[in-house]
Amino acid sequence: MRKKANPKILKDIYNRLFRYFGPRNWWPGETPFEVIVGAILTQNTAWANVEKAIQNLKEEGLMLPEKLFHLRQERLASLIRPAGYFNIKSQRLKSFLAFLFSSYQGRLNKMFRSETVILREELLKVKGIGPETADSILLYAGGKLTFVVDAYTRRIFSRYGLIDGKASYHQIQTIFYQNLPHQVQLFNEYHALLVELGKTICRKKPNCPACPLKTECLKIF
DNA sequence: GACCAGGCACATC
DNA sequence: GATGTGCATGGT
Repeated sequence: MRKKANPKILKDIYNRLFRYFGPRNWWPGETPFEVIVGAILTQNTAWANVEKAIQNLKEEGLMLPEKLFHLRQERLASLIRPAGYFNIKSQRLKSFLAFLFSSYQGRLNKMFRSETVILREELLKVKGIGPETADSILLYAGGKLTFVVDAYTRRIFSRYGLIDGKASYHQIQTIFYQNLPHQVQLFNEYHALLVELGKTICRKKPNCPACPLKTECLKIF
């Protein structure tokens, strides 16, 4: 059973978050490729740990598709060690690179020229890229129109009673598509703001005193 | 020392 | 389709 979301509520939440936190200027990353690497490394991992891994790659001058494509996986794994799951994530980076080089000659410009829906399907076929990572790549590295749903989004909106806690990724995404203007910049900022809110107050279990519906959040909402 | 973090694939029922 | 498990580091 899906609850009906009110378009004004979604936009209102956005406005409040924006007023409180200001523009987030997402994604943190100097190049589209760095954004993609970050999107894979941050899977179920605190960003602070990802930063160390990214720093390691940059210091070695390896933050380029061509470089990582030719780097041995064992070496890659040891460099991204601080980000956790380093064996799995080095495989995932490698599988993305294999896709990038086999389908687009290693060129992100070329990849992002693909139509969004098609490219999303292609990315989802890459082992290690699921819906959130695919959407992060599309939106933040490619500037494509797509909404990123993550653990924070689910937590925050289910506490608001706007979604069922068990709603699927696609169901949650649909609510945003149906109730917000389809603007890349809005989708970009909205997700970033939700992460900011989540980091601030949503660490705790549901129904904790810091829940957005109770005391702590009232400073924001 | 326990618990958690901006997921995903895979096994099993 | 739903649920459980492995993957691993570093901060609180």
